[in-house]
Amino acid sequence: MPKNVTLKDVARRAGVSYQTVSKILRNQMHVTPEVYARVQSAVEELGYRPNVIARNLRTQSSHLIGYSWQPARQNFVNPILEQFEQSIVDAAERLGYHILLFPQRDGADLSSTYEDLVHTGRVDGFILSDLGYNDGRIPALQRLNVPLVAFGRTESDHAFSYVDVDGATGIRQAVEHLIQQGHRRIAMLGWPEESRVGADRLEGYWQAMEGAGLDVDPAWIKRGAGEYDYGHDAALELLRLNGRRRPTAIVTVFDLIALGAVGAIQELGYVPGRDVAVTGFDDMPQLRHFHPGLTSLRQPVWEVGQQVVQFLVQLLQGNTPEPPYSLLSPELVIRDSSQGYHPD
Amino acid sequence: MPKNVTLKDVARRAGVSYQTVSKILRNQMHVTPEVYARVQSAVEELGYRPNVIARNLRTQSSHLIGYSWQPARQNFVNPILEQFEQSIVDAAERLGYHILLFPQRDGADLSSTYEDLVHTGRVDGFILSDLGYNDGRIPALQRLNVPLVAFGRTESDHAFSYVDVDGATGIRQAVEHLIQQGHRRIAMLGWPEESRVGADRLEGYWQAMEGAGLDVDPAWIKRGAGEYDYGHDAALELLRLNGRRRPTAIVTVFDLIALGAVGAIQELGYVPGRDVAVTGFDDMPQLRHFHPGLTSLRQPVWEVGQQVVQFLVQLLQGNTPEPPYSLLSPELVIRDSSQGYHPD
DNA sequence: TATGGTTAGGCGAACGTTCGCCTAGATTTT
DNA sequence: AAAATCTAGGCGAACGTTCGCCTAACCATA
Repeated sequence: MPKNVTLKDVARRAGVSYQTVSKILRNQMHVTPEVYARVQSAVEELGYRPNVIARNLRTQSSHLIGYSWQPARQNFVNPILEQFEQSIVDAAERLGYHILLFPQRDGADLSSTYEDLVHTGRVDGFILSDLGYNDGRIPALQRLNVPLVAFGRTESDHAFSYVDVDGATGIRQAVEHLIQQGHRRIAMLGWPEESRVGADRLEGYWQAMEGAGLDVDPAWIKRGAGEYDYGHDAALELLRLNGRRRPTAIVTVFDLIALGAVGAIQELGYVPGRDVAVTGFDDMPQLRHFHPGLTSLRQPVWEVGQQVVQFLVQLLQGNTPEPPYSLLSPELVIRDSSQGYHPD
Repeated sequence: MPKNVTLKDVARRAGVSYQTVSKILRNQMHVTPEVYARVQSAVEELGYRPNVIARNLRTQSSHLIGYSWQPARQNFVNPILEQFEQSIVDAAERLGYHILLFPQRDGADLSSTYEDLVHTGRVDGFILSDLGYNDGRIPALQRLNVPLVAFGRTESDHAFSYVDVDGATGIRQAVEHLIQQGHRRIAMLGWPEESRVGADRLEGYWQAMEGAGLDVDPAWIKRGAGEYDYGHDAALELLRLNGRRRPTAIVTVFDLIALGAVGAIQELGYVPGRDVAVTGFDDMPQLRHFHPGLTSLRQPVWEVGQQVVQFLVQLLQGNTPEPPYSLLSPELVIRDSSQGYHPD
């Protein structure tokens, strides 16, 4: 293996001291054009690359960002993990950082693992995603005084920097779209009371309904945990309401819940979209193979990743971004499940 | 922020030289029990953690492994990325390494990006997955003399260390299972000629059919590219064969192809499993919500990750694993799509 | 001419380890 | 009793940077 080229090698060939080379390469020093050219060509000819480990030792930073996510449960695929990872890697590289993988293991002692990573100088800061209810990672990291930025918010009152998708705006878009399609009786399948994401999205439903001056029958609002089965069962109940209480459209907080609702609609002999409209949330890529196409809200995952990294790098450089958080709007993707409404 | 505790701090408190502390902590030196205890308690009391950057500078290694994967196409989710990442992180941490994320971007100049990562001392070696046809990453890294281990093989004759799933064995299991269910006319939806994974899997089909002494009608073997649509159209052709040429079971090389076949079967008014059996490959987690349950071959992703890391760490330590590759068998997961056959 | 400011570049030190050789005393061997 | 061996631990050097201060030469000003 060819011995690594160092600053000293470059300096010797260019006829200056190696510290001078260092400064020239980092634009920290004015030199005569002639010396500048000598150094540049020495760099080229020798193929010099700064050794990042030495640089990091000197500057006391690793230029590494830890990415910690909560692994998906069994039988479930995180639809956006890959794109999010690509986005943060992309943004980080542009700013001179790299991403270190660090899945959160169940049962691992939070403080001690993070403490290890930070105190050994492995990483400079953390990106967290998939925050759980009162996620323990936040206080653990804050106690260690480690810069962090999260994708998502949490219920607790710990103040931290985050980027999140505005669920209220998303659901509002969906409901407004349904109203425009002619729907008036619109139901909502939400998440349990204690979920702040759920509360957020429900808020959007109210905004849209009130904004359009539509009455809301309390029976139209369901809250529950689960995926396909919850959506299926809740939709069955809704569709069995009599006469003018029966909703003609169902807004849901998650694609798989919407899928359950579509299943229920079909079981009862209705046609999704034409008879009862359904919308989901997340626009899971793997659902695009299925019929009918599901109207859904696509999260701007790439954009979230970019902003998360920008926030974190600012924190690492000692600046506090102002404001320290960002809310992005999801994009409504309209497909068959919410189109072609024909009131009978 | 509390100044980091260094070897010197520990040494001062324990009353020995800092180099001695270093050696004691790495079990490189015999000392009297008394000194040993003094050092240990000094470490405890001060909360000393070795600074990995300094260590890496001295030992000229980063203890970082780059993981490069080929991002999934639009509208598609890599079903095993997350689990694979978890596995390699787990294995790496146990061996004192961490994983640096490094998605392969289309159009990026291969050599120069990798060269950068290696020459700057960022990473010690690479794990590659999702090898493409004659994947350019392999020669690029080999030219730079960088240790690498791949998840998967490739067509080329570059010799490198890999861990792969034995597709032939997998398909053989599937075909044998179908034979046991009473099927005799079994078709195979494969991949195009030039795919080595496809050739491998087709081989397993032949093995099983010949092993059972069954004749194979050439019309039963299809090769094509694509997912749902390919499976759907090919299955339609198969099911339109007359009389005793019509297969009663269809083996496929990919879950989504199998899904297309199931769709075709249902369109023609048959019941999957009872009338025509179908098997997939990959056991994609996201398909577990759908009916009928798809019989498929599950890749031992966790085990692959563990072995890949073990191979790479051996290479990094200068040992060549013997043999330098490993083939693991997938596990047949039997569900409704291949059960309940009733010949009419 | 002396004074002061600017400019180009040199140089010592430090970041926190690990490595290899050295030494003083204790113990064993001849 | 002298020589050889062992043992516990010390110590200088190096890994490849960056940082801050220093200096010599040049130029302009009073």
